[in-house]
Amino acid sequence: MYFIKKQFIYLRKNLFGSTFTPLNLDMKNTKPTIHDISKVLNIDSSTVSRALNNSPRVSKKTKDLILKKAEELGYQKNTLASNLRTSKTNTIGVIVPRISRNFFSSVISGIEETGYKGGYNVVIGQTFDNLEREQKLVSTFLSNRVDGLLISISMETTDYEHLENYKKNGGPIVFYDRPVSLKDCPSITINDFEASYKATKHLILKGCKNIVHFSGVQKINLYKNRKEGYFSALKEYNIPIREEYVFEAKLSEEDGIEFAKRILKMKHIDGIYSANDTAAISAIQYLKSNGIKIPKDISVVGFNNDPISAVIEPSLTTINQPDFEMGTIACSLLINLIENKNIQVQNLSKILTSELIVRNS
Amino acid sequence: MYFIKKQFIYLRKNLFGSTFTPLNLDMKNTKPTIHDISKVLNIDSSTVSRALNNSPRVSKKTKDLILKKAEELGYQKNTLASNLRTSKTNTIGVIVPRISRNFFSSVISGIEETGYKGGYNVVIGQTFDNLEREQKLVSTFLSNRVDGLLISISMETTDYEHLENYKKNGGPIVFYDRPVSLKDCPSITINDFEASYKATKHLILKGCKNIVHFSGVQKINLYKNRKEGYFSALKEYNIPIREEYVFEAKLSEEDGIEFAKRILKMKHIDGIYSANDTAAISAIQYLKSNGIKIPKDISVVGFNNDPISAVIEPSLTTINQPDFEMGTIACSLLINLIENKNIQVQNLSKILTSELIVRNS
DNA sequence: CTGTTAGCGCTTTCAT
DNA sequence: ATGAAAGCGCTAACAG
Repeated sequence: MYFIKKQFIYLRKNLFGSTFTPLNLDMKNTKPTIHDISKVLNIDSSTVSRALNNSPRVSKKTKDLILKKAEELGYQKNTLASNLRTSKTNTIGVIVPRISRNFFSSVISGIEETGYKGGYNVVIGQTFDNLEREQKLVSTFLSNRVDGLLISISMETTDYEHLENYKKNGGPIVFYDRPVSLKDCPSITINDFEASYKATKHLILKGCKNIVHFSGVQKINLYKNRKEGYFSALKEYNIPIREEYVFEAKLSEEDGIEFAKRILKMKHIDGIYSANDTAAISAIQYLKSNGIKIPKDISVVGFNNDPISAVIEPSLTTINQPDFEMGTIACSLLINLIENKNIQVQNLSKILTSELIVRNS
Repeated sequence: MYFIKKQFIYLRKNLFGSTFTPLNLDMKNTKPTIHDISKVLNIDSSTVSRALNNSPRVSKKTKDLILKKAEELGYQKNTLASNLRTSKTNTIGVIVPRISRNFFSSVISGIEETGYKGGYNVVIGQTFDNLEREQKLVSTFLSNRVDGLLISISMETTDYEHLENYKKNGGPIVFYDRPVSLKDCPSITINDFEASYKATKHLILKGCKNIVHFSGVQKINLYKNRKEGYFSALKEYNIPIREEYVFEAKLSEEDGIEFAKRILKMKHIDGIYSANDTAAISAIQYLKSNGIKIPKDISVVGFNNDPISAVIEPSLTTINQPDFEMGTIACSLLINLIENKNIQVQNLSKILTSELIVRNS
């Protein structure tokens, strides 16, 4: 019988002394373990483990004793071992095209904030919009057993096999900014209409009546939706829509200077809502170069909280932070999936700001 | 005798059937392990392990067999278990004030490139220049057993206990950009003098003879050193130093516009070397707003490869990338320390560009 | 409330 | 070239 044989051999080995040598002979690298604490205090290691995890099932007295000794020995939990045992890493993997783009670093900040609150570590990988790097990252995250994945896919990605594989063997996935229809994986994107509506409304409530809108090429949905949000707010407050107030930039930078000149001619303008950062920056820069202080004359609201705007013109305020919030929401969504709370997308409205859209497929 | 007793209990338990229930009862989450491969092929798991690690001590035939089966079962190594066993994670921890600052994201790219080449994963943590977050991160990295640390300390950090603790129980540390004198921990910083010298020389070799230098407050060493690098290049090429060519900005942005106006008056200027990005940006913006095309008249060289510069004025070129390179060098330094190759700082010149300085303390 | 035992999945001796 | 066994450090089920 297999077990008997095995055990007898085991027994003999131990009786006559093992001939095996331990893996780590060098003593220098020896970090204290729960067993060291256990030995010193003559308390079983399982109790030590419980104490260190603040289990209610160990007396206050021994808990204090153990904690004190742990501190004294400079004990630091070996997360690796713990993770292996529980098959949970409390880590979220984030895949991002590039961290240097402000939009993404804001999303990451949002993710980190929510992640840490929920007891998760956040690890980040950049794809530089390269499919191969993305596949490599997903594979690394899988074999490192991150509990879930937040991903904005690379521009090269058209095939989702690596993600389906992660979904099957790894854990839940939430897409952000660049939506993908993968079974049971929510996608979260910016609601351009709503965010625009809010920004415009903000200016209206500040008392602006003649609001110019910096837009872009209308073939791009993003600009179209933002324009409609702007219109919608105007309508709500019975402010007449004037098409000549919508400035459509093609070459954002050069057109920005043109925008500035136009504004200077339109004496009655009292507000700008920009949905085109590049154009806005060069317009404002032009105005400043010509000694025109914007805050005095015009209220400016931008779409993103891009620091370039802040560097160039502090008066350019942003009333919403859909990027940061996208991070927090994507992350809490993922945590819910990881912890099997099984939130239905319909029920998400509680944690959702209207500037964002969540879709499940 | 302890062992005997222990073993007999073990034996009995197994003879009469264990009453223990396995940890993971749910079958859904069952990823294939080496034991699964082992069982299917009737080859011992140790051999499977060897094969998967491409050990020379297993025959080509069985290796192929095992690799094929692994592929077939969709086997993915459990890095956690492997790391626990070998007590090596092949991971480098990077601590950075904030990833959104272009300088740091460039450094990170450099680190990642070198890290991946050397077989290391790179995990990043942001401190937002907050000491508490830094301590938390170091502690997380320690308990996650990253093999080494690359860190640009937070502005609040004056006490290094957490780092000394990591050094003692974790692994080597390399500081970048913000140097710290910690025993055996190299610091790598930009050599402002050399980088400036090179930038200026670049303009001289392009044929410029009247080069203006955008600088900042001379009390700050960074600007002083950069100015001296500029002087040094001029001297080498016997170009007279003219103090009136050094523009010192206090309020970088406003002074930038002033700079632009000064340049317009100095008709003979044919080059600008800027060591002050903010001033340069607003100067160039002013010139552009007034319809002056810079490339035609003046060669411009900047210190950093900041994308803001690129957005605003493509003709503003950067001849060196000390930031990216700082990442690659810091990382290769760290890997050498991790792998105990024990490089002496003196020998580093081979991998060092002159724009960087490595110090050991 | 505490101790005993097993085992997470892998690597690495040692023995054959 | 392969197999047997041990063990990395932790947690958890079970028994008292």
